[in-house]
Amino acid sequence: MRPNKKMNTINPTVSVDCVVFGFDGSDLKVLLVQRDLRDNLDIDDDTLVLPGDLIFEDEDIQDAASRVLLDLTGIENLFLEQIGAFGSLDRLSKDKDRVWLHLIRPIPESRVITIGYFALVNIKNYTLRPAGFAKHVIWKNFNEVGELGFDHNEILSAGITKLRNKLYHEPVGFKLLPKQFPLNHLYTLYNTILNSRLDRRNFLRRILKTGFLKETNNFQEGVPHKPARLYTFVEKKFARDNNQKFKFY
Amino acid sequence: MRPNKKMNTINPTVSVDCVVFGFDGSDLKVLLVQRDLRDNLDIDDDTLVLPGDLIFEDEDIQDAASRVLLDLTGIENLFLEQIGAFGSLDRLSKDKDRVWLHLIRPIPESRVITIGYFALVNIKNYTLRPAGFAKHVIWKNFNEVGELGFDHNEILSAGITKLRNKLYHEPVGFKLLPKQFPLNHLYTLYNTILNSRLDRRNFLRRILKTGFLKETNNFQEGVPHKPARLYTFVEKKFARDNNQKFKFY
DNA sequence: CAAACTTAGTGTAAAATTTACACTTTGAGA
DNA sequence: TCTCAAAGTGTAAATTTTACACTAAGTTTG
Repeated sequence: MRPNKKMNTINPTVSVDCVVFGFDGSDLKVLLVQRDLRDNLDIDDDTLVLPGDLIFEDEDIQDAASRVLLDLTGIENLFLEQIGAFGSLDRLSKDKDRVWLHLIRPIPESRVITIGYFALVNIKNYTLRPAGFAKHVIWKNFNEVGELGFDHNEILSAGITKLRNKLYHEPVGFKLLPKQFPLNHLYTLYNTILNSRLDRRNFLRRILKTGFLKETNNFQEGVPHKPARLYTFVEKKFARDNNQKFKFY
Repeated sequence: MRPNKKMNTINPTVSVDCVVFGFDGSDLKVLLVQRDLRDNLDIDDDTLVLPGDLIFEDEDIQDAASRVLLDLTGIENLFLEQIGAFGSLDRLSKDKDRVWLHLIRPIPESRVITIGYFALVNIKNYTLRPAGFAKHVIWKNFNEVGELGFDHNEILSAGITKLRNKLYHEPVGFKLLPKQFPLNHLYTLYNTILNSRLDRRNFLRRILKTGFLKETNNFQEGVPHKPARLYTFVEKKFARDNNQKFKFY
């Protein structure tokens, strides 16, 4: 055991920032928080940023990412993977960002290295809950994300690249959908994320051939057309074949 | 510009560690340093670790990795990519590691997050030069690496995974070879790194089809058999086709 | 200088995968 | 019962991948 550890002391030099993707059936969404000090300080700053925070001295970095997301969404045990470390010297040096840091950080001029994390959630499972200075937590269309605070556009960009690569090799699309879903939702999801228009029949054949999908006896309800059969993802089968390479589109 | 920055002050909470791969014609090698305080302090510790160091407050993390490798090998401008951040709470807590840290670190019990970097070099281009407490800098056969200090086996393991993935998608094998090389050296390199025995003719056909290789009019010298034609890697062509997907084996 | 040795260098046919492509079925809603 | 919208389904051609073995050329040895 490490002696002298400082329980719950903030580490002012390392933070985490999370790129959380969701899918609403037609658009890819990113979880963002809007900085807002107007109520407290009449500071006019509505910059959007990725959810993130400094870590505690005695906190695993991935746990820190989990904590941030738990606060904002109530999600526990979500799918979370590291993107990488971002440590440019100028990453906190935009004027608006520095004003913000001076208002909320104990050591506002500290050089901070941030570790980016990547999460996929089923958007309908969670209710966003503003926490701390994050007055507004929103799902923003990925395509409509403008300039974010700090170096968060760079982190987001690394996140979307990771998502696209994973989609090819691993069965991760399912994490963005409900437990049971019609195949066309999966198809739309792939096309949306990849900016593509895959051949529908070939896609369905391939995705079924992977063996990770099991048909259920349930069908869509409330749709004004023929209801599609719902499928589920077979988690166990993936664990077993984990080291093989599959193609998902 | 950030005011109040502390030039050349060490940041005691963030370090870099480098996984440097080389290839000697038949084996994959990793650059390791041997801790040795026997001359100074009669401490018996010959543990091998990855080359690494704490970063400076005002130093970009990748620059820190470059600096460490420049010190050890004299290499500048080498191919360097981030592996990721490693931040387990117990990563510095092995007994021997703690003794070592107490002897060389200003704040030995500090919680340190390390950023892993990945490099590929042509082993013959450089002469290893011991620096600081790294009395012995060695190329170790990857297959013969035992238990390293700290969490360095974990970092190395992430490094080899990255190497194997890159080998598939990007023309990186060349970075481990001299400017001009016979195709069979490339073939051996792939087989060694991937622990495979690829079909030789199919491999050669494929690697040539990528268009990244150009034949020269030079041939091997001093070999006791028919000398093979030497090839070079066409760097420009890769830059141009960078966003396409290629298969390299 | 001839024979033996070692690696270089080369092609093809069968199998598997990928691609392109369009119509019928089904249930809901009017 | 008619219309609408998406569901569901097959095949043939093209391409890619795979499996497989002998001859050529230069070096060394006797």
